[in-house]
Amino acid sequence: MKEPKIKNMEEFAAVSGISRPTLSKYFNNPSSVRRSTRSRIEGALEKFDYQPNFYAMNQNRRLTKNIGIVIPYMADPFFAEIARNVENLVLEAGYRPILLGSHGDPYQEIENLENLRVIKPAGVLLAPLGRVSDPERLSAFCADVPTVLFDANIETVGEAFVGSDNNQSVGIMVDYLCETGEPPAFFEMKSPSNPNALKRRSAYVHAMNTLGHVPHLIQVPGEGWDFEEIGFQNGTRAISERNLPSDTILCSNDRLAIGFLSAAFQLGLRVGSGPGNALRVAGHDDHPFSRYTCPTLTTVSQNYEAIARKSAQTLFEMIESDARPIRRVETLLEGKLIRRESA
Amino acid sequence: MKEPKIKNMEEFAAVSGISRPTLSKYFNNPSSVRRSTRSRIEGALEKFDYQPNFYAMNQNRRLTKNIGIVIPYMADPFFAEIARNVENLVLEAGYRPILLGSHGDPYQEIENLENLRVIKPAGVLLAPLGRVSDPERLSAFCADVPTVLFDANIETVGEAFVGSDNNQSVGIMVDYLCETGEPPAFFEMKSPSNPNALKRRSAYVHAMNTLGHVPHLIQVPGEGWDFEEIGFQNGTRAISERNLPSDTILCSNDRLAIGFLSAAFQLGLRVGSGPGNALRVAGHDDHPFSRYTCPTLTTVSQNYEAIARKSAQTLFEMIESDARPIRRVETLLEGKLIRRESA
DNA sequence: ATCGAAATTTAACGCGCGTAAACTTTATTA
DNA sequence: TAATAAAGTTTACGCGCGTTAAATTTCGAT
Repeated sequence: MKEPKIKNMEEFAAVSGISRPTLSKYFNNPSSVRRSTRSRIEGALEKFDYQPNFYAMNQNRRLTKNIGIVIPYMADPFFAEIARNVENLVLEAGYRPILLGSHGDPYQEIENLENLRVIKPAGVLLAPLGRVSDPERLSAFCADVPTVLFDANIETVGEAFVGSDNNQSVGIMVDYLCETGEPPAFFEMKSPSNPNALKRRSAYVHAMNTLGHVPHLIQVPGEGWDFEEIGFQNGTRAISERNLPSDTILCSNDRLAIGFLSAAFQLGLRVGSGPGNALRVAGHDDHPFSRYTCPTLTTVSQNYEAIARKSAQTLFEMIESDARPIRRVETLLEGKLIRRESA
Repeated sequence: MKEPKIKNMEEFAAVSGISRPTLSKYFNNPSSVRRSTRSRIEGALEKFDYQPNFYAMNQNRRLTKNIGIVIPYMADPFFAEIARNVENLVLEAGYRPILLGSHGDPYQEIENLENLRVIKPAGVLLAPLGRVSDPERLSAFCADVPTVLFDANIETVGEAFVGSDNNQSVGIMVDYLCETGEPPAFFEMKSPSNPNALKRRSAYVHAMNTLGHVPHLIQVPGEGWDFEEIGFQNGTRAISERNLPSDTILCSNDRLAIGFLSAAFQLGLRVGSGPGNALRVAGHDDHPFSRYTCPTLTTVSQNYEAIARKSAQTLFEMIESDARPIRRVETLLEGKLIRRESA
């Protein structure tokens, strides 16, 4: 359909009858030219097969249209989902998303940022690994490139943070569990790599104290991102040693809960909220798989979509105003209780 | 530590005492210069902070060092895992991976390829959506860019294909199930989007016939990539209507099986291989979550690592020899039976 | 019809690096 | 040690587009 292939902007200027600088302006920002010329250009674009050379285009631009998205773990459907949301928003806003996963490795995280640096991105949306991240090198990067953190907060890094309000989300879960049964014990990793885990721990303690209950932390060993396995191994141990301080277990996240549920099942424990059940188990995050666990997992959903939207929007504003915020802003979004069968 | 920031290759040539064309050669391929000069350059690189401009570098190169990786669904841990393997291999080979997910959408798939085209990649590793893919547009892309398909085969697309041998993998599973209990019925989507599903269907039929059993296909409706939900909904229906033709169900993939297991659990059916179980369920793929289902899922593992390695290697050979293979080569890798508790 | 602001055109330079050709230096072999 | 190949240096041009400044056109409002 589109007959002739045009090799550069000069040539496209010739066939379209528009001067090259105007074309350059158009490709940089279509709405920066007069409506009539815009439609002439777009008419020509229909007839002729031309795309500006990506490399030549970005070479002299002070700011590219690229936006880096870095997430800690691509194989975790939770992050994959949130990344998908962010990606779409970036595209819609006319930028070019570049998605990078850190595979749970702080070295890879820095590597990702260094790789982004060479493509001179307009900005970066970063969900950091957390405790294991190298805050100095992260900060060094953020000094050069406008960066918005999401999901996991590192106070000293980036111009803004968007995440969920663990105090609120853990709070409603503790409230719910206490209302409907025994006060929960909190099942978590002893030294979690994710800062949210620490927030959730203290949110749990606080909520329990508020309700006049004694908090019980079940802190299990384990490093890395294989949460299901950690939940499974330590769940198996805790259950078979019969040293659970409560019949209600609130797990620090859904992936731990998935492992814990698997352990309970294998040990023949009935999990659920009704009578005849030995245990109640709840999670946190509304992981895509949490609706298919046995029993289905009661959890609290993070608002993926809102987190994605708010963080993208914050970054766009920074880029378009070409100004960093005076002080670092943190936005915390509320979670929603998802009642299922496990608690 | 690295004191002065060098702004271009000219300047780096000055401070390093190496001529610019030689530097250019080095950055294009470090082993193309003499060992002694290479170490001089790398010595200077330690002292001075210089990276070639990504855009200027690629502008005039006939072939960039970029390799596109396109997978159908980023939020599926199976693909995320295989993508991670491929990514690492691409990096190790000195190329720059660019990972793109198609979100189950054929339009997005084409979009991804078009986006890759503008960055002039040296090659592309493509796991296509399958039946819903647009084969003509895919082929059009492959005509311009060396492309190796993996996971899902479309016979008319790409120079090579690497995937798993569904005949073999389904075969060993059917053999195993028949040896240890009732011959299985095959649970699958009626019109699956993935070509592997069709291969598995016929592999099942063939294996059953070979063993002298009557094959039973349970073909359920449903479109898209929400396999767990489809498995759950239709599993619930099939079980509660009591029209399962066998007490052994072989699911076309693990994600369907995960949904099916969830349905069985909710309906109070005991699943497993031992006595006292009403049902046996098996899957296919060794999905990362299949070890945490209730009960754990008996399945057949695809050799992620081998598929990644073989497809990457095939592409590298094409790129480095600058030649397309005479005829399309297909490599099928064997799966391994993973015995767990569900069957 | 007139005027001024806004948009476009013309002309020209620069970006950082790829690449080619001719020449010079270094390493290898006899 | 001389001959020869291999590697590096000099010089110079080109890639495709960003960008600027001055000249010109277009457009809406008077």
